Amino acid sequence: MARANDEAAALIQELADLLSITGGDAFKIRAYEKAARAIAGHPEDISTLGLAGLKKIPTVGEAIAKKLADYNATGTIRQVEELRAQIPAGVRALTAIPTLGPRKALVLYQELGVSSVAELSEAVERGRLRGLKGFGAKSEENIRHGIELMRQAGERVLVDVAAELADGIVAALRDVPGCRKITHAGSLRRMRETIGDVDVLAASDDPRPLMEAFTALPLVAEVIAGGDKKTSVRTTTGLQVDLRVVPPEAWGAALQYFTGSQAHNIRTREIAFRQGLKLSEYGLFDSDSGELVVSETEEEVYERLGLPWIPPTLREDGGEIEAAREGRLPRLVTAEDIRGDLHTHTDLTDGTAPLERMVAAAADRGLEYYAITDHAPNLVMQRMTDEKILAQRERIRELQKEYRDLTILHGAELNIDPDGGVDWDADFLAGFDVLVASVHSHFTQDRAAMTRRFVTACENPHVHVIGHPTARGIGRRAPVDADWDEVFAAAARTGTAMEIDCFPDRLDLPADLIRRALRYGVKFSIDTDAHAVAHFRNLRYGVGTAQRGWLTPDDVINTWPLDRLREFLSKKP
DNA sequence: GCCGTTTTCGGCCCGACTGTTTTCAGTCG
Repeated sequence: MARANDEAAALIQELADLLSITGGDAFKIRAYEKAARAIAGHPEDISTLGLAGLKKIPTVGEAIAKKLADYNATGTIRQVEELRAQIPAGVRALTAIPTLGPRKALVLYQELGVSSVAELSEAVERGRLRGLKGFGAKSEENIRHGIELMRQAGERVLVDVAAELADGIVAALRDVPGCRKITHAGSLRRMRETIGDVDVLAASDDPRPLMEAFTALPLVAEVIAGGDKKTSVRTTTGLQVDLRVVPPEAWGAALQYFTGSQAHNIRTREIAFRQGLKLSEYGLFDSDSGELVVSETEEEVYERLGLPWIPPTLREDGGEIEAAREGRLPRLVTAEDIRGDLHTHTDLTDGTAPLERMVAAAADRGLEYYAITDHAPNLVMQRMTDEKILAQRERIRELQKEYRDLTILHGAELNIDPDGGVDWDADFLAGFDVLVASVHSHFTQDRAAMTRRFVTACENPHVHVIGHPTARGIGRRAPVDADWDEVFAAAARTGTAMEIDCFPDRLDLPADLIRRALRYGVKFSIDTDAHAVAHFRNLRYGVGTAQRGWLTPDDVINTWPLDRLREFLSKKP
């Protein structure tokens, strides 16, 4: 289901990871990592490419092209299989724990025989790490905390993993005979940031062909339960997928029911009950006579309950029922409203595609404006210089001549230092069209210091957007600690937008903080933070998060026409 | 393993931070 590019990139990345555990040449490892990113971000489907085409992917040379050809032919890469035989998969999984890298993972495996996160957890609790060279009390605590962080994400997957799986299943079953309608429901339809299991709903008078086609899909590892109304499977990646088939006339009620949330459904059923009605996945019924009232569309169900249709992203019993009753549901921002992207990278820093390709892809997306915001010099590893960024500005001005409907903005992603300062002096900063400022270091400052840091950044007249504000990595790194009320007040006061970073493992700001910021009158920017052309498709997750934060197009500066945006950018005190 | 206006070899992502050391290895962005 996943794109061949993603699967192949994952294999090359795995090759890099396994080599770093076995102690391979660091430059070779880095070459694999670079190539993995380039492959994932490559616009062409690699399964359609021959050796020559594969070598045209930047950072892919003779050797990696051959490995990709190997993947195209066999679905795997021989060298990866060989290394897997040496290093259990669980050892590689250990490196997902913060502060645990490949070297320490290898020590744990060789000295203690630890080859899974569960085994490591047990070893920690039994004090088996004590005395192990390189592991002290602090390491033990870090590992314990890191495992806890992973457990919080639990067995859930990031929204993009679930979305791509669901899209693939829907596409594979859509044309099965008798299938009238099919879509995903559940927490994925509500665009939760992580998904526990995938719900797919189909309408058909004859469920059998659908169920048979479903269990025959190549991604199915195990059929947990198989019936006429519901079939549950576990995929090869361990995720549970439920397919429910309902009669076409019950579509609306079923979609409403299986979309949830449970809390939202409890509220809607209560409303039905008070009106002498009964709401179930089969329809809205008269309590006394048992007669069907409505069931065909969600709109009818809500309407009969005296409510307008409520967008799935609001269905959390977070005030949407009251808002619906009082006619103050927001007109939520959609992907179609987005006119521009204010945070993107090129291969001048850590992006994988050159400026020209990113801009061309932005034009293909139909964007009206597009900002290039490569990393600034204080993120030392990116090796940015004044000369390089000014040369980029020249190239952008040249390139602009080739585009009539797309305005290319020149920006940068600044680093907010521990005191709230940023790269470059005011004169230099004034030369940019738009500036995003982000926290990339010193994540563990205490709340007071972190709050001051953000407030100072907001007060900088050249900073327009605070990038991925909490700096969290879902299941990977805790958000920074700040007094967000104070930060949002400062953002509103200074006309600084808060970013909603679309990366599925960031989704930052998170929805709850978006809603909190909204109360202060903060404006937002929904940015892909694209490091490759393929990252543009993450927009849907950022938009979903913005919807969960109740945002309208007016709240989001990159839905605005360019002149209004420019006014916002220039009006900082 | 990749790459090239420094081109077929010799560079390549550098520096800070953390924790465990007692002079540094591992991790991270």
